Amino acid sequence: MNNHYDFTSIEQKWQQRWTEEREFVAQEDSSADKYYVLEMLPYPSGALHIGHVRNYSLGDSIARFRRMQGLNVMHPIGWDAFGLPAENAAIQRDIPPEQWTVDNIMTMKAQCQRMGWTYDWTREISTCSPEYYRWNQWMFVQMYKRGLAYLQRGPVNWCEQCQTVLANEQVSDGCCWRDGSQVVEKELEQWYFRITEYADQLLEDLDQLEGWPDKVRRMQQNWIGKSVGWTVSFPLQNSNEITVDIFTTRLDTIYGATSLILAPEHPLVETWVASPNKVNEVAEFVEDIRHQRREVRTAEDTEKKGVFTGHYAINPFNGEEIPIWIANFVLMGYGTGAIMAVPAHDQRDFEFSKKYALPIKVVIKPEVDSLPAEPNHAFTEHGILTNSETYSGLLSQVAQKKMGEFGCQKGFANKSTTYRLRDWGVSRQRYWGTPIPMIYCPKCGVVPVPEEQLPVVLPKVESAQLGQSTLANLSEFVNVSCPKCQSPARRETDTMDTFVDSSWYFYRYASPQCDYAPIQGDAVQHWFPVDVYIGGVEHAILHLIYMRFFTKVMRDLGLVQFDEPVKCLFTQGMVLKDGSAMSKSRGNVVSPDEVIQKYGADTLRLFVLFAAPPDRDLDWNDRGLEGCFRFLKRLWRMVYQVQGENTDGSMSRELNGKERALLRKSHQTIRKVSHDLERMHQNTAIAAIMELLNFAHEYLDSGEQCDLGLLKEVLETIALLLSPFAPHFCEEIWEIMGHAESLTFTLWPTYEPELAREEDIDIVIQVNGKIRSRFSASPGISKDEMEILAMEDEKTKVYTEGKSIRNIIVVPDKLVNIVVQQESEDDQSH
RNA sequence: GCCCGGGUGGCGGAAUUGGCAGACGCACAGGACUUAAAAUCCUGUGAGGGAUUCCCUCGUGUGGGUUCGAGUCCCACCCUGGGCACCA
Repeated sequence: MNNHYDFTSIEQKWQQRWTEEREFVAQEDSSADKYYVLEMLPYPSGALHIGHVRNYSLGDSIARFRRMQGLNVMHPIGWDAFGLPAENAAIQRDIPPEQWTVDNIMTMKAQCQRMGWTYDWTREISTCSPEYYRWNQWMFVQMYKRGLAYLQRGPVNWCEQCQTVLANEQVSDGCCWRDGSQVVEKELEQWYFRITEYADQLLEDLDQLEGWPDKVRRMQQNWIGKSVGWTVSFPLQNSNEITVDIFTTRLDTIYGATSLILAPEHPLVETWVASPNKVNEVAEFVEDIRHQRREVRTAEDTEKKGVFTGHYAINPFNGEEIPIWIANFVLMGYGTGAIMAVPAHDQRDFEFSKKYALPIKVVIKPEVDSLPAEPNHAFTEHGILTNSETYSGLLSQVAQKKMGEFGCQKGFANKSTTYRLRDWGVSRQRYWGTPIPMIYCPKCGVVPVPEEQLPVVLPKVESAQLGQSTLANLSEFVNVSCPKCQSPARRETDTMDTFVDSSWYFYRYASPQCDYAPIQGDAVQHWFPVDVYIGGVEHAILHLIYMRFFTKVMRDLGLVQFDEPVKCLFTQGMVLKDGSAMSKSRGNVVSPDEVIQKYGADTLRLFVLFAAPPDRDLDWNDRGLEGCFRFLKRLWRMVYQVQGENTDGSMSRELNGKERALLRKSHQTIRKVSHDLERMHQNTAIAAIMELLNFAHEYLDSGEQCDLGLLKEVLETIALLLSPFAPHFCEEIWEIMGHAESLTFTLWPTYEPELAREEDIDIVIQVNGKIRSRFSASPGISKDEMEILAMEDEKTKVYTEGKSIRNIIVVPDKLVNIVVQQESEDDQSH
């Protein structure tokens, strides 16, 4: 008998067996309900870190659980293989990025296998393979044809360190999301995806996502930033044709507008500055602001600055003539790039107008008159209109509606909606990405690469050739003939943002080999929606909004037949060590390989799932890891004590009280673990299994004659319940206990309510809500009987002696609360 | 400023619907086994107070409230993490 828990050989044995028997290869099989478990695909950065281990162990616990429940599970994985870090690493090591990436994939794939995750490796994809990125290009072309991909010159976020453009979603606090360096503004011609076209759908369909955390839905809602209002055209004075359009959500305040303010980039400003009789002061100001860094300019505490243009506009409601200014705090990128300033009712306008001595005109009064006016603040609430001609006396909401109708009728106002969301800039000035399949022809202009010529293969290069414009320097890549007119033309040399790759990869898993389309419709139809998608919350906006956008585009292209791809989203917390995220610079990185070597993959899996609720941050703790190891060893030893026993005894004979209690605990545990897995509470599921083992241990140690057959039955239950978390270990003990078939093909245990039911329950006796005593009774005892037993209790008598009983509350099977007159109340009654 | 989480022992964290606060694990203390150590096992472990087996009081960020009964519901506040933010 080998009773040493040799995790290394056990894990190798079962990994080999699982691979040989192809146990996790998913087939489209309609005889069972499908279940698609998806985790965010890893970036092949070098090696798996503990965060990956947590993410994928979580997903695997669900995949194994669902498989054992008899569902037809698909659990795929792939590699988000393109990207800047690989390119930089390759330059550093003087090897081609492809080699670096492929090597990393091999390393990380081996790590995945050592962890015992049940991936269907036949569906593995890598986004840097031409078979994959070909379809990025295909979709790009489709989007171009529909006007959803377009080329535009404009200000972009430029990261000096990465030497590339970043999307708005990739900039936070004015810094690059990858390296944290300052992002600067640059003027470049770039490809964009028209995600704003889908802003409303992206917002509205959030309601469908009931299985998503509210937090993520709110974040997306904020990011889209819809606001509904009106655009109002103010004609320029002395001009019948030219108008200044402004956007407002507070049309009811328009009688209080005392100036119009334009963004320095506003087209009208350009014409004024360009005109021969320009005002120098204005031109200088505009030039000044344009050179200011965007994050400085848009910071809330930046001083408001402006300049009067010398021009006036007419308020279409009252014909009033108001000055037109230019100011730094008005942004071209939002609304119409022009606002009406209502200093009495907008804090920013208030500050601006104070500074430049513009008039402040009150047009809204609080509904409750008594509110004291704050001298340094605008009144920004809704209220009752005043100084607003026929609208005076109306409530804000009512007035808005009437004024809107009037403006629409007269043709100077329109209902309008704006969004904070900007179009997605997808051009990257780097080598290691999907080539954008576009050709510039001097005669025909922009021409997409014909579909039959896709993929545009990324040329292989040595790292020495890498640099800012690698592709641009490869003349054999750049120089092509125009697909339309055959004259010499130039290929686009930017590549796509890698977030394009990850926006639809989960569709590809359904038909990874498909070579005539990005996806095979029936396969997608079979597997979708994704039943559960697990990943870090850091993608709440980036990836998870792009992915939804792509789904809607693919739907409109006729590729899929639904609006949303993911039914349930689960965002797991980060793994911390000593209170902060693990990072090389902090030197607090824990390597999964070292842990596997010391304790085995099962202990590691168990610990990352046990130490914290999956949705919260997990603080790494070596001692906690050891605790999980001890638990497995304890279980191992007990298995050896019962391995040869027969398990068919418990049902065929009368059990004594202790035996019934053990069986009961076991069925209660089945119930709890099943329920906890349904609701993603892996931590409490594992705790419950530990409790059952403790219970079994007590039974064994109780000194009396034990039914080892019954005990074995309980340990078999543990093997089943624990297998989603510690699969190799469980396979091994399952085999030791005499089972030939892999746990993968064994059904999840079901609990018998009859056996799980308590025989005797503790009923609590409270007096005035305080626990004073307790008694034991059978479940289902009548309320009357509970009351009688409670009143007969000795301690009850002590606390109720001489007091009048006002009420008795009986909660079936739980407690009796006797409410007596308080002493202080007695005093009062005298 | 607006919108969301979170605050429970020495630590990580439990507590299905308002019904025994502190499951499970760690740490710590004492004990058993051992020549010894490791490993393993047993006992104890929220705070305070009294008692030889037991009992009492307090206790889930703070202050109020609802309720027979509140970690859980309501109001106000404090701390903390995250998202958005000169967005018209």
